[in-house]
Amino acid sequence: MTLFRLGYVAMSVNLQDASPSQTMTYKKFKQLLDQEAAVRKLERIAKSNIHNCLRLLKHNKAHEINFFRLSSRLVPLATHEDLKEWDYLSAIKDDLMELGSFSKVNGMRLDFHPDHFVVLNAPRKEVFKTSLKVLKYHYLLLQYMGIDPTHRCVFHLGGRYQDKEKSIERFIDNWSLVPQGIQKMVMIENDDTSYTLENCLYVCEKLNIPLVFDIHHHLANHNEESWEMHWERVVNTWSHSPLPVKMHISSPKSNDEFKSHADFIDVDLFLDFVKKTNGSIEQIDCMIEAKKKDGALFKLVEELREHPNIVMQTESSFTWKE
DNA sequence: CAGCGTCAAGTCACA
DNA sequence: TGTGACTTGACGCTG
Repeated sequence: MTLFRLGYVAMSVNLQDASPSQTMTYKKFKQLLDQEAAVRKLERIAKSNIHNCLRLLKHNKAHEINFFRLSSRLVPLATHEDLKEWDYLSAIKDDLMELGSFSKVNGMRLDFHPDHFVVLNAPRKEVFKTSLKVLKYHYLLLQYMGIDPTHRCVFHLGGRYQDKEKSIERFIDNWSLVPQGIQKMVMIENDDTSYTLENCLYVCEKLNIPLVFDIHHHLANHNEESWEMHWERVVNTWSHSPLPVKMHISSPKSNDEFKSHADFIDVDLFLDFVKKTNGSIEQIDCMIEAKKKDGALFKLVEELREHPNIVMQTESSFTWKE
């Protein structure tokens, strides 16, 4: 029997004024005459973002939600070239530790998903270097939160550059240039335009990286293959991980905008996944990527409760009984 | 207070 | 060749 645990992404539609990704653009930053004061302002924003994350975790605790993706935009301009000298970690280390401690005390799984600027298979050295910088930023945040960075950061294989095979091999070549600590931190997710589940499995198995299965991306980009035939391989990429298997669930907005995320989750699609994977491993953490965030999670739970085969274990986790 | 243009970064699709 | 979409939007000016 498998325990399915639900999580959501970055922000809440229920908790007001709790943005974890307030920001200041570089342009705005440069416009401020007193650069010293501008840096202090960045630090105030970062502290507010982290504080709002803590509020989100408390909100999650109240609803027995123990799985959550942190915003990658906690510290605005943290990886900007012009702010290399800025020691942002000193300014926010207490806040990070408080956040990390709260998550640990309450047994919460936290992770990151940096956005599309992380491209490890880029032919351009500059792009690769920027990607490493962004990954290092995530690594340091985890470290300062007191969280073991192992398998906490998910991203995609990268671009196609007109030649998928070559670009996959470039990822593997570039991998040896990635510091070991960061290598251990990452997971790879199949994407909706370039790299299918099978492509990602090839790389994950070769480099010993856990694969995060995204069922919505798979439906958009699968090369006539079913995910079911690959599921055991997916599970195996997690055999050396301290964390449970993780997957992403979202639903198409519409047929015309298939790749866009809908507000809520299609319960039937999810139940199909649950039924088929039940028993394959002890636990699967399912990250809900829907526009309505925790609102979508709550709605999904409501619908799951109606189902005769679903047994709720907490407010956000359940098992399937035959 | 709503609406909308703008904002660090990369790649791809589509005009 | 240029623009929008991708997505974790958010800010700040305008009417």
